[in-house]
Amino acid sequence: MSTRVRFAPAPTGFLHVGSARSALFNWLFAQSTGGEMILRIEDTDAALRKPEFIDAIVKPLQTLGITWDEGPYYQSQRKQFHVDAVEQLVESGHAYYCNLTREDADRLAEEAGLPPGYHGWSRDAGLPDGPDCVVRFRTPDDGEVVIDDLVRGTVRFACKELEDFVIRRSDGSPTFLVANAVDDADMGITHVVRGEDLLNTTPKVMLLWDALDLGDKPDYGHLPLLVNEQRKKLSKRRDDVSLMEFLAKGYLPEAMVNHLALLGWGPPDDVEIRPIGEIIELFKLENVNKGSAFFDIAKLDHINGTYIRELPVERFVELTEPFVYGVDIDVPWASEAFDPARYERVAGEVQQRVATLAEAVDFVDWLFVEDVEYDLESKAWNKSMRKGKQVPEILEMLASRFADVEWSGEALNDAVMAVGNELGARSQVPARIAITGTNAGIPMWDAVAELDRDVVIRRLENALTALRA
RNA sequence: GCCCCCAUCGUCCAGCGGCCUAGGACGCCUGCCUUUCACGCAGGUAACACGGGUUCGAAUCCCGUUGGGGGUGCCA
Repeated sequence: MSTRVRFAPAPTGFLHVGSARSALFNWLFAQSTGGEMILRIEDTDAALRKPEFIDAIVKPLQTLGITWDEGPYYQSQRKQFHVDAVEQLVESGHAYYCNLTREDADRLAEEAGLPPGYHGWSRDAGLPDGPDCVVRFRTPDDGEVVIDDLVRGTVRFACKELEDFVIRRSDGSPTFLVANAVDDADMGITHVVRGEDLLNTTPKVMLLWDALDLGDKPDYGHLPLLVNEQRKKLSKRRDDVSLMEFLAKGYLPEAMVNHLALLGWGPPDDVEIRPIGEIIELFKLENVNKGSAFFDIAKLDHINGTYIRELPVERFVELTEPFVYGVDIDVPWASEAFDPARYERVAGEVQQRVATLAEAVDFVDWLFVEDVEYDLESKAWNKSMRKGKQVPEILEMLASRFADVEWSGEALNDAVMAVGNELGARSQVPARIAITGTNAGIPMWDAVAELDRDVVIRRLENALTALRA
C-alpha cells in the first residue's frame, strides 16, 4: 500500500521552524517511501481564516523545496462534512448537547470537590440544541485507547481520563478533532506524522474515528519537540522561530533543511552535511528518536557556512545582493558609494568567511564608507592597538610612507612588511585595524589600493589619534 | 493536581545485550598553516541521571526514584 501523509498546520501568521520540521519529516517520509503528501490548512477556528496567513505557510515551504502532491485543502471549506459528522454522532448517541460554559464546568467541579475539568454534567440531561449549546463527545467510561506510535512505541490512555470533549462550538463550528478524523479518513491518510504536543489529542481522534465508523485508522508517529536553551517548546513569544526570518538573515534554504533534518534524526553513517537526495534515501521514520532537540544556532551557522562556501562565487554574489544593496536591511554606507565591481572582486574571499549571507556586509563595509569607526572597548583594539608593540610608530611610519608609495596592492603590502621588519614588530594587524576597523577580514591590500590614497592615510592618522586620546 | 512523553559529552546525532578503554559532528581549548581573520590539518576537553533487578555479561531489557518536557481550551 502506498503511503499518504499530510502536513496540516494551523495558519497562525507565519511558518514556525517547528512546523517546518514537521513538514520536512512528513515530506522525507513520503519521498523515501514513494508516497504522497498533501497540504491541509487547519482553519476551523474563524480567527485563523485570513488569506495572508496561507501565503505565510505556502511560500516558506516552497522556498525550502518541500513539495506536496495535493492541496492546499482548507478545513473550513469542508465544514459541512464535519457538521454532518457531529450530527451523526449526536444521533447515534455518541455525543450530546451541553449548555454549560467553561466557567460553569469549573465551578461545578470545584463545588463537587472534583479535579478541574468537565465531568459529564450534561451527559444524560437530554438537552435540546440551542444557541449557547456545544456538542460534547461521550467518552467511554472504561477501557483504553492504545496507540502503536511509530516513533514512541505503544502508548496507552485510559478512557476514564478523557473528559467529554467539545466537538462543536456554540457557534456551530466543529472543532479540529472532528475535522481531523473526517478529513484524514476522506483523504486516505495512511500515516500521521506530527509533533509530540499533539500526542494527547490522538486518543480523542481515534475514539471519534471508531464512533464515526471511518474504517482503518492511519498509523501515528509523534516527533520530538524542538526546544530552546531552557528546554521549553520553541515559542513565538520567547524565541526566534520564524522560518522566513532565518532566511531573511541569510540562512540558505538547503542549509536550513539539512539542519532541521538532523534534529531528531541522524544518518547511519554519521555524515551530517549532505544533499537532500541522500537524506531522503537514508531517512527512516523508525529511526527518529524520542527526546526533544535543541534548535542550536551555532550548529546551524556551521552548516550554513559550509553550504555557502560550496556555492559558485557568482551565485554567492547574486545571493548577497539583497544584503549589500541594502534591500530590507540597513547598510552602513551611502547607497551611491557602493561599487558592485569592487564587491565582486572581493566576494570570493568574503564567501570563505561568512556563516550567513547577511555577514557579507560586515566584511566589506570599510570599502564603501568614508571613515571607519574604532571600537575602543573591543578586545582587538585593546590587544593589538593599545597593548601592541610599537603601534604608534607603525602607524606613523605607514602614514608617511603611504604618501608616496606606489599605489598598488603589492607595493602597499611590501611597505607594511618593511615597516614591521624595521621595527621588529607585527605591522599587519595595526594597519588592518586602522584601515578596516577590525582585526578580522579578507586579504586586504589589493582592495586597499582601490581606495583613495588620502582616505587611507587619514584612517591611519585617525587610528593614531584614537590611540593617543 | 491529574494524564502522557522523555532521559548517552554543554549541544545534535551513533550505539538496539558482548565489537564500548562509549563513536561522529557543533562548540570550546592547543598546535600547524599564516605578519589578519577564516578555511584546512593534527591533537585535546567532555556523557551513559540515580537506585534496584534480569543476565555469564547492560549505555542497551524490567521496576522504582529523581530530573526535564508536553497536555489538561468552545486553539490546533
